[in-house]
Amino acid sequence: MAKVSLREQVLRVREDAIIAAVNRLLSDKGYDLMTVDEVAAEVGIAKASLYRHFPSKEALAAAAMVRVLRQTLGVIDAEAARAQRPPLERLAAVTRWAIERQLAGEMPSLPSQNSSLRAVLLADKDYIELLMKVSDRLGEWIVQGQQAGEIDATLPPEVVLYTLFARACDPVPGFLKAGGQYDDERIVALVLATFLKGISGSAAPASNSAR
Amino acid sequence: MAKVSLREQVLRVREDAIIAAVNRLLSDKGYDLMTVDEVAAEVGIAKASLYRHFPSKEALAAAAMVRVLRQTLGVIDAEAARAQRPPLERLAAVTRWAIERQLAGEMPSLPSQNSSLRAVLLADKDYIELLMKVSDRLGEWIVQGQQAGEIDATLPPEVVLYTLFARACDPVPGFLKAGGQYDDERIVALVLATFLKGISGSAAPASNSAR
DNA sequence: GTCTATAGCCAGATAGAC
DNA sequence: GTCTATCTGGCTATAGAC
Repeated sequence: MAKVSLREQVLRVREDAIIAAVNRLLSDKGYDLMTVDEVAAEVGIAKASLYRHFPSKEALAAAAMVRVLRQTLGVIDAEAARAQRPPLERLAAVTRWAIERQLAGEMPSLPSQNSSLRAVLLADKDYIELLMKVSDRLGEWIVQGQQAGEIDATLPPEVVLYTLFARACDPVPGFLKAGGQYDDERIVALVLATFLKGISGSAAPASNSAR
Repeated sequence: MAKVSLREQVLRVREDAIIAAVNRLLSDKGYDLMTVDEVAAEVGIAKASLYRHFPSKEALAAAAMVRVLRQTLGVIDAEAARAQRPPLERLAAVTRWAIERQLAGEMPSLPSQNSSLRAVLLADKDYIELLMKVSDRLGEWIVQGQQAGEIDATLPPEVVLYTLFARACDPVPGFLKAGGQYDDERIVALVLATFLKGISGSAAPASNSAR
């Protein structure tokens, strides 16, 4: 089982380098503006060689998403290992990680509309499995937080989950960074605080939500 | 001054139809996936005719953005006309309008990264002027809300403003709609409530924001 | 001012030598 | 498996007839 040929190891390293490059470009320019030529140039190999490893541009993006989901799961596991932590704090830590990562230019984001890309993602077993796993793990904490009164129990758990996911592609940190008035730490604190207060357990202040 | 030739009126109507089509496609597929051929087909004219009205695809997108900013200003004016309304309710009403519009597939959204498009937008006097006007008007209400204690006074007003702007391209309503469990009205209520609570005046519940 | 037809370009994908 | 060179399709933009 542990027998892995040197050849395979080299392959793995190269593919890791490719995915890392895709990750950078994806978070920097987005899927549509990222070109396969750029990916090849960044890795330092020819485009044709790239296509030996991944069959399409969509597959490249999917691999980057799988990677980030794996890392997310790692963060979740680390958080789960810290005993006696209130669920809301665990969720806050994961969210903080996502925001920090986005600010650092290391969070790939995909257009939620590109249909061919969606098709590839939905067909990717690893991606789907990881996405469900992450959702389940976070979902548990959300429900626990609601039972403990830390999270607004009138919000469907999905809404909290999606709101958390959306922090990974929130444009607000980028705007604030572009403004140049705040350092990264402050930006993370502001965005995270707003998110946390938005899902918190107290009753909503504006009852009828102004029509 | 009021003398407008029939010819000009026809031109205006046609250009309105073009911008409306761009608006739909832009909110449906986004800028990169929208093709000029599609716009022409949707309007029912030839592509070359389109280019008689607008010099480039970027200009089409810019025109759509100017239009939506104008409409936003209209909503703001209408809200300002309602006397004795607390500033937070005014802000909530504008935000509600944006979310509803996005859910209806009528809110154009641009990639915040495409450089050539950014250049065209920044060079568009109408666009810049309207954007500043909208920001100023909303900014006033934000500051008033903070003074009245309705909005968290520890948040820089920009943060509140950007958070509000971000509701126009928030993926959460789309996710919830795709889930099929909630009708539009409920989705708007959930997202709006989360936003409002996020900026509300009470102290943040999670003091140290979980590291 | 509208059309048809096409130029020109660029990016994803591939062939074939080594 | 990696390279250079090329194909192919689709897109923005334009020429030129009417």
